[in-house]
Amino acid sequence: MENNMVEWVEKKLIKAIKSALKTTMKEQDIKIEPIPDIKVEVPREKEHGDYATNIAMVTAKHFKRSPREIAELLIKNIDAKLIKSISVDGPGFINFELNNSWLYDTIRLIDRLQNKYGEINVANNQRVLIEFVSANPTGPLHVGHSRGAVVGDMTANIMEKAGFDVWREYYFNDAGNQIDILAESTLIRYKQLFDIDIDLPSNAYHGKYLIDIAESLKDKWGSELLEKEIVEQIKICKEFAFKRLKNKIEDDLKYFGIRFDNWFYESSLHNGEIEKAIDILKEKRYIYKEEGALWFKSKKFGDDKDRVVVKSDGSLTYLAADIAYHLDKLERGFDKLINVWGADHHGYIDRVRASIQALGYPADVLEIIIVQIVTLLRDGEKLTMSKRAGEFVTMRDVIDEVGKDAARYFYIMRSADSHFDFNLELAKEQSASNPVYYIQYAHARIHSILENAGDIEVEKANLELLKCTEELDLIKLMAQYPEVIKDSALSRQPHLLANYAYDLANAFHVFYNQCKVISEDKKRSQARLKLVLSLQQVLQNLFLVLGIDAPKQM
RNA sequence: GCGCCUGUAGCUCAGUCUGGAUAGAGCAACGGACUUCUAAUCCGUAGGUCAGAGGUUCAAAUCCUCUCAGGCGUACCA
Repeated sequence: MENNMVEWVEKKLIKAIKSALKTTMKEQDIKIEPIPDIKVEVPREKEHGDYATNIAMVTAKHFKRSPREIAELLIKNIDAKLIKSISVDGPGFINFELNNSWLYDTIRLIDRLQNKYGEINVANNQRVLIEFVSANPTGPLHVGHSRGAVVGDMTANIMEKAGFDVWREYYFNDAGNQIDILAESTLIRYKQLFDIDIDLPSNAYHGKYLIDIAESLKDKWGSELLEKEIVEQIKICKEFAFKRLKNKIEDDLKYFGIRFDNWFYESSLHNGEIEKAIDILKEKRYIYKEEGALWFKSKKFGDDKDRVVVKSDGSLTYLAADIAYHLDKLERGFDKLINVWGADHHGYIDRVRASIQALGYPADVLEIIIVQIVTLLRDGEKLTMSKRAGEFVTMRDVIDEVGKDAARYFYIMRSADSHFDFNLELAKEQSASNPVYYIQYAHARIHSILENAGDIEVEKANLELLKCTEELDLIKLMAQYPEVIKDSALSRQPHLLANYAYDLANAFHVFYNQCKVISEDKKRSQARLKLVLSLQQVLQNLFLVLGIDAPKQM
């Protein structure tokens, strides 16, 4: 069953071109081996038709003739029902103009698939684990985590639509040194509430949120905690603070429209899993001892240098746990592991990939999406985002300030590769002209049209009446939706979908200004209403993937 | 030093993976369009050495090499 009209059309075109090429080769008594890949593309300029191919230019050398001559020979042999006209232009492009029937079929397709329109299968249900955010539970999520959160969430959404079997996971580092510092910091804050004179050490967490947590601790325990053994104090503080922060992180993500299938705890690896992973590496002779520490031979797999997994004092490095974690992921049977990391972790890629190879898996099962640093600007000044310094803007603050939809769109509209200045004033001031409102406004306008439509019978619509440029351009874009899902999913670039959403809304606004939907002309009203209904469906499908609301009025 | 990311209009960025025809949006500027299904919209004008230099190609913002500039990273930290 067809679910992607653009793909269908392109296949037909390519087939027609290929057969023309073969015929022409026979006529000219020339053999080209292998037959070059035939590509068709939508030309930038409208005058160049709906599609163009460069095949004449690519094969000119073999034919020993000018591209334009080849093109003229080829078009005599091209034949397909969907082609309305063919012409040769420029240095040797063959341009095609298509009949509109495939566009009307697109509307019928959307009508048939409804909320399934845009669901394709380019992945054969490959199982993918996407790990993202994974911030340390030592403080609330700050603005720097937001981008990775949205990128991860959107990538997961898009890959699901493209036919991947996606599993979303958050990894909590609840076993390392930082958690101990968190416990100590909490205890000091707690003691300070009893006027005990201690200062936070410089490496402690200085954020205000720990005072709040200490207050809660006091509400629960009173001064009782002070009576206990120090080991016990630390343990209680650790559990209490961790639980509070973990819940806070989960709440904030939920508030941002981001869900996870699993919250994975590093501590669960400390029951022998890490030793198991290291043992496997030992057996394969990728571990050696030097200066009292155990080293992993990551250099053998392309890393800059070997890495310590067990320190000379016997404690484990972060990498040791991470190796075990990735082994655990692989043993759960995923075909692909995708990690979304901040740019400050990119130096870590080689060693983790090395460990995956050392464990016997191909290097490319692991894919890392690096999101570049976000700089937060307030009053034109950069805000530092160190948790320990305690001065940072939380993710929650930003969402409350600019709104969930705007924040999500803002973080996704640019490629993850590009550096990103988040100017709070700008985001607030321009909220009315923020692209997300532009897109949502399209949906609200459609709703308004439908309210005014009364009892117009859409089912009798004659789609052939849709033939002005604005209508056809809009449908062409609607037809692109499954294709955009495909490109976006396969290239792991969610921002493509955000750009598409903008283009689609733009095409609608142009149409809206040019074409009155409900008019005296009853037949035309039916057809346009049908078009608008289809667009509403596409927008709703799209908004669901973007994670933004589809407002009925604004 | 080495590695990764970036450099495109006054500003913020698409386009680079997969090379195509006259390099596009938004914001800012200027000029138009509401007796109309929402003007949170639309139309027009102006704005460019695609950081620079070589190379590959019929064709380069896009691929290769070098240079310059900014960011990030280069732990027995997490």
